[in-house]
Amino acid sequence: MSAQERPAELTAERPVPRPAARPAARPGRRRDEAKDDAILAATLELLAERGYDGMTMDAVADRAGAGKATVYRRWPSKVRLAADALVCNRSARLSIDDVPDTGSLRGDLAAMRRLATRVNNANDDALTGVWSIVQDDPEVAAIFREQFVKSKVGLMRAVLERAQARGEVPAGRDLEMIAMVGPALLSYHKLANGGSLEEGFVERMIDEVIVPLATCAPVPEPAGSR
Amino acid sequence: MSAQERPAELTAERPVPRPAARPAARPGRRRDEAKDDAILAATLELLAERGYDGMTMDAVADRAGAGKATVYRRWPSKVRLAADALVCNRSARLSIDDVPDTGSLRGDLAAMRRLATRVNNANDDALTGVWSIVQDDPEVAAIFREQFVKSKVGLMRAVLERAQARGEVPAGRDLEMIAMVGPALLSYHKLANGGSLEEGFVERMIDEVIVPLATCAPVPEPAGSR
Amino acid sequence: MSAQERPAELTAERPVPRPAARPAARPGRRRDEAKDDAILAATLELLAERGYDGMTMDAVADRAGAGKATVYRRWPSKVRLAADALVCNRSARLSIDDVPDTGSLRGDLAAMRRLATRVNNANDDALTGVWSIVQDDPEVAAIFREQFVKSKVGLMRAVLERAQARGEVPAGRDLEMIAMVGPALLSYHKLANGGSLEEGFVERMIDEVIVPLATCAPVPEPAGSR
Amino acid sequence: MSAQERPAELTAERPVPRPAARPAARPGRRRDEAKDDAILAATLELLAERGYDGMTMDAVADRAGAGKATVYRRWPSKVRLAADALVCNRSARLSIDDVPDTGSLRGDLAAMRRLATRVNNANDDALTGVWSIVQDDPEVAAIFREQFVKSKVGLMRAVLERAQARGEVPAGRDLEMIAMVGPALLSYHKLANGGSLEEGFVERMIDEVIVPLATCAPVPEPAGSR
DNA sequence: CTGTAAACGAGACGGTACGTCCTGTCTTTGA
DNA sequence: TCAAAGACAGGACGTACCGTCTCGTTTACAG
Repeated sequence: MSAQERPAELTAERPVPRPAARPAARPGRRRDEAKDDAILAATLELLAERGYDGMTMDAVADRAGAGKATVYRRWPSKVRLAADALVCNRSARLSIDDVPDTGSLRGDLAAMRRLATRVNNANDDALTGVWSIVQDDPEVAAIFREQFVKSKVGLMRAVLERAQARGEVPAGRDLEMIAMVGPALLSYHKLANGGSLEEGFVERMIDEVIVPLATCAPVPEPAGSR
Repeated sequence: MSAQERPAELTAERPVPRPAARPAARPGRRRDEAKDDAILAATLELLAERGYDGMTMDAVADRAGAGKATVYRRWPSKVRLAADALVCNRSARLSIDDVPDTGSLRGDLAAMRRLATRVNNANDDALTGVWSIVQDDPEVAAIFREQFVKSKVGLMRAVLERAQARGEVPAGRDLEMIAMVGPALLSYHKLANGGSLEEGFVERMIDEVIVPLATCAPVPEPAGSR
Repeated sequence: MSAQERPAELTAERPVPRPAARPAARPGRRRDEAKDDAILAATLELLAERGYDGMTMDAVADRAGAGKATVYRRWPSKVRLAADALVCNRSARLSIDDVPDTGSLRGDLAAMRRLATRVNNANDDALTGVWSIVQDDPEVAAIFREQFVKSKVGLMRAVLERAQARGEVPAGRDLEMIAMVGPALLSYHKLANGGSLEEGFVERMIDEVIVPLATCAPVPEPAGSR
Repeated sequence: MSAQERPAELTAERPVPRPAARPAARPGRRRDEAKDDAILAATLELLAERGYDGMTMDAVADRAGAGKATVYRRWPSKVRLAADALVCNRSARLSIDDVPDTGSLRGDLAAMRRLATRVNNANDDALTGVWSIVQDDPEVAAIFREQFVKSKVGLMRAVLERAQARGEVPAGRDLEMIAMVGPALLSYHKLANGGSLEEGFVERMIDEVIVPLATCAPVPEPAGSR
């Protein structure tokens, strides 16, 4: 029932968010699509102001100028609404085409870092606030993983592949693994730091970890390996 | 109010977990110390079965065969109880002395991995479920960081330093950063995988990321480097 | 607003139920008069099946094959609809001319009872269910009193007057009061009985109360009266 | 479950309202019996001020200084609460012993009328407001019939029996039926009058209906009866 | 025959009450 | 004095219904 009932954001890949809608006309009043946005906006605001627990469904409805029924007609539960609000809000997603080819891996990473900062910093933090709650719902959890993990890793991997094509990265490296290192370190650092990002951390990470790891020659396996 | 009221786990450094308690006799019934364990066990079970939201205080008390008041006499809130349950349960902590010196970084890491598996696998997973909630409480958050981040990174760093002393790791590497890579990748992988650890992932991580990163020669900085 | 909007039943005396309507033509689609009946029928059914609370406006519209707007275009509220449904349905009203002159009060009453049974039994019962709700609306309440109280008492009074003309009932009796006794007992009995009418109750009432009361000689007032 | 859970008023005959209660002691906080009264009082007030629909459960809890859970722990639904409030409030119930023996039926009735006015006038009116709603619940309906119908009829019957013993009322009269006439007329009159009682109505009823009916000689059955 | 106005079925809307559940506190009885 | 049991205030959740409004379609008069 739900895949069609709910707004499409959480259930489809973004590129085609609403699949051309109902081809045949249905009777009855149309849903006010503007309400979706109003509700999501209200949700996001309240999430930021008061946290997940303070984000009351009544408050959401109220601030969105909607009735609770309207909210529940579109999202089946508070968790799903919060999840959708966070996912949808990741306004732009970076793709490899957004990252300029600077001619070096190090340059590309620096460029990427600048783009990413502009795009989705605040959201990542808000996300942490609902992460554990969102995990209860397996479907939502999958979407979240897609949105917040795989997309980052994918972008990083594309950058690495470009560097490999350029000859910077030797063949035979486990790019999948290496692509995870950046995002992983970033989020682990935030974990260890109470959510804040230390000045200069990203640069240090790029210079001390990612670039060396990607560009150094493969170490020969020890003879009697394991 | 709390430092004395609550079991010591969350408020003191582990070495002296329960401060020998009151030696002199007080009037009245003694606290049943066994109840602490029953409550923590119940908490952990429910956390695993139903997640943080499903872990009701009533259910905890019920399963522990205790009254709610008993629970609240020992822990000041649900969050703290959940936090304590997770922290306390990390029965043993590894130190560098527990990791045998196999003569190679790769061997040490493999040994460490075997030890760690025995010790604290299940718990790390349960942790993910309460992470964000636990963050609300700054004191708890600090303990958690200590327990789940710094201790891992510290151990890893010690292993790296041993390898450096052995001559495997070149001087001048940012060991702090490199030590984070292992734990970060592990937890990020679990995040991306819904909590489960893919077969062979750790080995791949050791061979493709940590060992190369630690042992390869530093790459020369590009000429016009920032 | 309403007198013209709504079907005429509740606002006009029955004899001219729908005042020949607008002779001049207006543009636009005509109201489907058949829908009135469908809606009233649905209302009555649901009232009987589920009571006033269970009689949802959505359910009424649904069962009548109508939209809610259609219902609300014709009746301004749920109460009024329920009221109308009950009132309109009292298909025929008995008048003194319908009651054959059997030559005795007792015979006339028996005849009347047979007629009344045919006419409006089920409805009286449904009525009880909305009585108190209907009271909120003063206009509706007035109609209801007219329909369900005065009409019965009026008929009974006519029968009593015929008996008085016949010489059965002594002059000087308070016919107004006596005429109320029958209807009052009937409805009170239903109240006390959960809506059902005990077998033989009407006959007993006629023989033990109405006839004796109407025909006996007036009792002499006690000497030092009040 | 419910008979014991709820306060006893609606489920037991008043004389032994709470059946000696729990003989053995149970652990746990006792129910605050004062809350019962506070809640019932709040209910009654709100019922009077705003009617049944306006009597919100939240408002009741609020005014009673209680939580909604406390209300719902004691009454299973709004209807039951309203019902109980009305029934319990009939502070005193008249019995035949309260009606002085004036030596004549007419005098007894006048005395009874004075007593009844003092005791339960307002309540009868409030009752009308919930009657139809209360009817949905068969158990409550039965209690209401008991309280508001049978008790009145019973008292009236006792007065008639006393008059019969005195010789005022001939043997062989259908006292059950005659006892209903008074209450029936009264409530029917209120029905027809929008709830208000016309000045002098009761006296007229006593003199023109009840006394004549009870004291007149039985009319001979017509020969060829029906 | 075409335009326009109204009524139609469907169903979304704002609002609001209901009854359930959970947290953290308080009270009672027993050990 | 502490324990178990459980009642308490408060407040959020998700459901249901009322009366209104908006769609896109159908009907019927007007020109």
